[in-house]
Amino acid sequence: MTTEEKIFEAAKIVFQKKGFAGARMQEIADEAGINKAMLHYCFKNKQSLFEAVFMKAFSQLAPQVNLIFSSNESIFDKIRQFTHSYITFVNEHPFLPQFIIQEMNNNPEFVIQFLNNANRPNPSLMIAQIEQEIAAGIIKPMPPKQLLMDIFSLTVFPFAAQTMVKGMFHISETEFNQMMEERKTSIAELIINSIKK
Amino acid sequence: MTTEEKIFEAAKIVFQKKGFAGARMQEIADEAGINKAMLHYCFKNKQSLFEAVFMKAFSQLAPQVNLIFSSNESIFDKIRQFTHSYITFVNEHPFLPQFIIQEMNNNPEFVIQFLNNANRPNPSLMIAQIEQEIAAGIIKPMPPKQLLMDIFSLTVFPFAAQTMVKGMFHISETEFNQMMEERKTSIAELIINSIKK
DNA sequence: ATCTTTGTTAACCATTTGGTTAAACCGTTT
DNA sequence: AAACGGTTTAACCAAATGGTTAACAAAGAT
Repeated sequence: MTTEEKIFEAAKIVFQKKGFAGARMQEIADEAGINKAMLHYCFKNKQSLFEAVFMKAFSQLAPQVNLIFSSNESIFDKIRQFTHSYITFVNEHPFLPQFIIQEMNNNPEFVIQFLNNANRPNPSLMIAQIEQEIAAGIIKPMPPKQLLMDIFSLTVFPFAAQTMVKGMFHISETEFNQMMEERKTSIAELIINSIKK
Repeated sequence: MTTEEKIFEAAKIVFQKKGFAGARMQEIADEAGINKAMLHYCFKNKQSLFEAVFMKAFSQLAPQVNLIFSSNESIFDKIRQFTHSYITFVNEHPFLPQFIIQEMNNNPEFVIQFLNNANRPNPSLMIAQIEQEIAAGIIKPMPPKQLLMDIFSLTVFPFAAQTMVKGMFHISETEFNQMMEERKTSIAELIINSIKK
């Protein structure tokens, strides 16, 4: 692993745990096992190191969403695939959702940047399809954005609010993972049941 | 409004926007229109000012949850009431959920503190009731925690991920509020439909 | 009137933190 | 082996930031 990679991985860990404002360059250096000056040798400054980490994180997550939203399946299958593959992916990157949501809330200017990103999550195709299937009488009439919001909420929230959820329900890491495993299918069935005619 | 109240309100605004690490004492002082030294005169330090704000926020939100979870209604009515009153409440405090979730993720030690809080959100009664109603054949068998997770997800997520949601769907503040208005009832019906036999 | 308490401020201080510099290290080229 | 280029470090710096101090004002209390 090159030094640059070591820094990047360390930055990922620290930024995801502490957020941009809470992260310390020294801590990242320690985590990477190198001198602080190396950070500035490899990446211009804190901001650009952060942007690298954030954009990488985002561009890992966004295609996951788009791949499925843009596929040719029926709505039902899209929903099944999305919940399943999203939860599978996030299980291996458990801090991504909360990290992205947090930093977007903290500096909303970022939202503009990511909206210009080529592979941003683009719900418009999916929205069009929902409208079609409603018109075709396959699913019940409902605002497409609400349906998408439901899907995202059920899938993403448990990860975004992980710490609180675990605390409130008194569940361990393992139990949490088990619950998420169940949700891979249960969410899709919940949604599908509610929209199919 | 006393100076202490002015500081508190200012701190609420700044902490909720920037988080603990991102908030600056000077900014809070400016927002309150007083000298920075007053902050330390009225509150010991940043940490204790933050704790005051956080605990107040939390103890506003938690009873909202408990009030309904501990009432004597049927599960169906509880769900209807919860989604409705939670969204109504959060509409007037739109930053509370993301603030609480963020700070809990950033310093999980807080979770322990809030778990010892008297009026913490306590789902155990609700879980017991769900189990009863399943046994009585009123609702379909399902893990009670999953049901609660579904309710929370659908209700809280749109607020927690506000900035991203607005950006992704290209919706304005007004449109967002309108969607949340719809969700006051649509979420409950979605859930109820999926669990009633 | 004056003493005391409480509220408020400007100026100051110590530490932390992001960032820089100049020198050392080390493999490659000549 | 000497010169060179990229890599790495220890030491340093300036700005930001949380927190303190000492003086001052205002309002009661004696």
